[in-house]
Amino acid sequence: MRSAIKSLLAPNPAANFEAYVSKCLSLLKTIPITQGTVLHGHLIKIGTSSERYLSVKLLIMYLTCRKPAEARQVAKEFDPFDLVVQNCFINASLQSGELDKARKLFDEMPERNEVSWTSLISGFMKAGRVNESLLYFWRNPFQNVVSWTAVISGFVQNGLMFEALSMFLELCQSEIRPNEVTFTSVLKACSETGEFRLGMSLLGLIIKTGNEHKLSVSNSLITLFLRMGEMDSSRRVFDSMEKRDVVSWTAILDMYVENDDLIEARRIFDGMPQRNEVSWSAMISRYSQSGHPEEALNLFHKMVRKGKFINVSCLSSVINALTTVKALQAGMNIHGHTVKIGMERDVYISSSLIDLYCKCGQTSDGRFLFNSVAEKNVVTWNSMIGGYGLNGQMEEANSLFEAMPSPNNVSWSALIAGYLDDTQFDKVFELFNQMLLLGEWPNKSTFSSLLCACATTASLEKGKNLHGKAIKLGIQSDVFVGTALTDMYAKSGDVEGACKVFNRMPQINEFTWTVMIQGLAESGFAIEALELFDKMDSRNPPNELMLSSILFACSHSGLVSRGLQYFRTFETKLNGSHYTCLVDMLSRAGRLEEAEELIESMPVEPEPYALAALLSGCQRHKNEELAEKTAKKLWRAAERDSGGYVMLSNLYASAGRWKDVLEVRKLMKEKGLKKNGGCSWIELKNQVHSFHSGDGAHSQSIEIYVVLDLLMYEMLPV
DNA sequence: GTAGGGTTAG
Repeated sequence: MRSAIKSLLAPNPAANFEAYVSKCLSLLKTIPITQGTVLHGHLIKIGTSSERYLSVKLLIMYLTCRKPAEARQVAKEFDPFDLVVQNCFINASLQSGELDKARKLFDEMPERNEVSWTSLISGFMKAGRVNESLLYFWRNPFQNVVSWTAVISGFVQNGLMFEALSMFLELCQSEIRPNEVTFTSVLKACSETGEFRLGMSLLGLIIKTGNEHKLSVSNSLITLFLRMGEMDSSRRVFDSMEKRDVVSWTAILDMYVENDDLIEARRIFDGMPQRNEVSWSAMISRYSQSGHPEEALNLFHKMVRKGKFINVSCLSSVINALTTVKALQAGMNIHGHTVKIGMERDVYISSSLIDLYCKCGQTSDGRFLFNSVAEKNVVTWNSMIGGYGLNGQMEEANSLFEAMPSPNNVSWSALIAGYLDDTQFDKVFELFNQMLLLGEWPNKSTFSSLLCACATTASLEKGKNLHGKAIKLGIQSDVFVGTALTDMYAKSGDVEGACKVFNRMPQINEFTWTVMIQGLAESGFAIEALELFDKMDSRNPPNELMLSSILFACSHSGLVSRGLQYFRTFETKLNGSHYTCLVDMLSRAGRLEEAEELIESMPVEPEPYALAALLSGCQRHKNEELAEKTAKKLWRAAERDSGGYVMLSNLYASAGRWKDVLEVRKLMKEKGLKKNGGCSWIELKNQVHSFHSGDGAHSQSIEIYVVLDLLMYEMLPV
């Protein structure tokens, strides 16, 4: 870039004046303002600046870089009513979001050409003011492909796919012929709405009008086929292209990402003949979204080292990757950088930063940034609401939600997920009902939260109801929803229902396996759980929960040798609770010495539960000597881990040693330890009423006790 | 006037 400028700053323009001017023109679009000013000075010196095209370009440059004084200086050289210049000013106002100023300029023009009209139409569309844009469109005396395309693409940009498509149909009925730009927009509308059949019939029209080999059309077709799942067709379009640009390469890169083949995607990326910042951001974001934050960060470092231009997309992906690895300090450095380059208030950047702070537990820092963002969008709000939810600050989350101008289903889901995390299940159901009443559509996330609430509260009826709703919405076969459904049925005691859902799922992941194995194991279907575990794809290495489940299954069904076999296979992966399961298994089987040995030799600190399991084994198999020894250990463990006291107290209670129970309780009270209170609940008229032991009584507890007394009275024998 | 990349909820 620098050398290009230098060559233009030679004392005399090149012999070929035309070529010199066109070089200046192409460069003026891309060079930074400082160098543009230098070039401008030089052009004045050598007397070339009054060349009309150059002046227009210089004007545009100053306008887009918000240098109004310089822009006016250049504009002076023109006739004040020059249409091109006036259009430039309108465009500049539109770009900087001053729509009303643009409209005023437009209204004051003595005459207008098609560019003036189209600028206004597309400017209002870009700003999301669709209706005003349409007003200009219908009044436009110069209706042509460009203005039609401006409206169609405007609809697409505003997510109004149906309107875009019907506008296109109307265009086809007029005598105006769509061109490649029109097709590109409509193809995008088809890809985004899943209107694949329409896309295919468009293909016929595209071929008939001879647009199939246009670069932008081919690029859109690659994406359309990709969304249709027609990878081969995507590849065929790409292979048959005469010319490919960065967009084509980046689009085909996505094909491999979609196939979950990041290795091949990376190979394409490395072999791309040309890469721009979009290709880099694409690869970085893909790594970040597919759960490979380290790779994303590596690539980012490489990009920085290469001195590539870092744009907003790239930064937001990087912040997202840093959030995944909880790298708060590095994220703060990036934050500092964005402040320096003035991008801090960009919605993408600020939303990701808010998310970063919240996910690292710094909600107040997140809130500080949130407050400083002037133009928040729905994502900014949702990040903050979700952030409060993650940190259990439900009051803040709720008040922010209430203050929100127009919550969408993500906002609702975020709030619901927060209450779920905070185990306020009645709030979860209440919000869901409110959401439905307000006509907001629940989505996959909403369903997974709701189903999780059902699973935890064992609300089978509610869960079945949700299952029906999910089928109606056509999302029952989604992995997340299916997994949540399986879990709900299993945890509500309907193992058969869980199996039915599980067997019908078109694709399953690690979590699906986990909930199904766990469901079987905890419902007493030990053999089935183990069978399923053995059947599992070896590409899914067992996670901690699965191992817990199978050890639990072995322990509760007396499958000791099988349990020990698993123990030996996965010994390196076991944690404290797995060892507790094993100790429990051996103790139940009466193999007390082995259990004790295991406690002595385990590589992790034994949980109090492990000692308690051994102790209860001793009681069952009448080994008082070992019991006494273990009880002493449990007392010592209790000093470190309050859970031990609870175990002790329960054990004494089950042995009827009430004096010892009191002793332990007293000790707990002295140390300020509190046992988690019990809780029970019932469902009435779609509302969950929960009852807690100790404090936190039900709001209608007085009435409830009155009715209870009456019932007791009725039940008294006459 | 157009195509490829970005932020939030599970």
